[in-house]
Amino acid sequence: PSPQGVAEEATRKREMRLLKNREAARECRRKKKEYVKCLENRVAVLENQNKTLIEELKALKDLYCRKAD
Amino acid sequence: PSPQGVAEEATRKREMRLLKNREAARECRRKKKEYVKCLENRVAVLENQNKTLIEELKALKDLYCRKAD
Amino acid sequence: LAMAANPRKFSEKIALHNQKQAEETAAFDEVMKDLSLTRALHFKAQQLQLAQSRSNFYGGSLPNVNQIINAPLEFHAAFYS
Amino acid sequence: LAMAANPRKFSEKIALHNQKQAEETAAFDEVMKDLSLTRALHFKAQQLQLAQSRSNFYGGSLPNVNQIINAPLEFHAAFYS
DNA sequence: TTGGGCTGACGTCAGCCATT
DNA sequence: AATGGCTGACGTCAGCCCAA
Repeated sequence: PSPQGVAEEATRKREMRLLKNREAARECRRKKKEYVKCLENRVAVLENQNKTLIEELKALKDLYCRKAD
Repeated sequence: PSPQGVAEEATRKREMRLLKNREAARECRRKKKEYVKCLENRVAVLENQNKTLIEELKALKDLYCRKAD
Repeated sequence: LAMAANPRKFSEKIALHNQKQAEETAAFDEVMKDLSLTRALHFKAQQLQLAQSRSNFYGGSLPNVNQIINAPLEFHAAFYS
Repeated sequence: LAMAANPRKFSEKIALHNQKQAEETAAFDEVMKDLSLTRALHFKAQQLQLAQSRSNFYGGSLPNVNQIINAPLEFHAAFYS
């Protein structure tokens, strides 16, 4: 193998690695963004459930206290 | 103003902008990381609260049903 | 273990959170589902209390709609039922 | 409005989440705090039920300890009070 | 053990927007 | 209108970690 071909091969190898890592970085950022949105949505859902459960507990408590009379 | 001084001034201006944006990017990434950890911790807290509230609701419901007898 | 609690890949994190959310939502729905009976009794109590509370406005001006649309859902159900 | 619901700066997002979490935790603690009274009644009911249930074993063999240590905490409190 | 897939962190460019 | 502060998105380097 001539030294010229070896150098070109190494260059192509590097470019291929950079290209792959480029696309991988894009997909990784996309997944991370989706994960953050998933977290925010989960927080909102848990917030509503928490609020509903607290109100339900208050109502049930009042109902129980009135039954004690 | 000589053309030499103008070119140097433009170069310094650019380097200053790059330096400022460099530090700003570091702080921004730090804040984003802290925000994500804040979200994850908030999810965990809400998860425990919801679990406790659900168990409490179940217990109160059973207690109320037994009082009806 | 079968699954780590803190995976490295974002896909696994998303899948894990979706799974937990599904379980919690199921438990939440089941608890709130059996509460319809209690809700009925609570409705009756609130309806009586509201009727007694609003009896003072009978024969007066119309109720404020802008306040009603911002009120909790129980009040809407009490009106449209 | 005084504050946007979805700010751009991460600091404001963190502050907003901390504020909401503080409010929710306060409401949660207040609801769970007033439930100690209900818990006490629950304890009495369970205690009576347990006493009535175990009255059949009086004069018989000893209770199974291996079952007791795996039972909920309410049962332990009923024993060590 | 090691190559390759994902991710953390960096610097740079472009763009939004509150402040001036 | 114009400026500067933050952030979104990109490409690159370094490193971890698991399946070959």
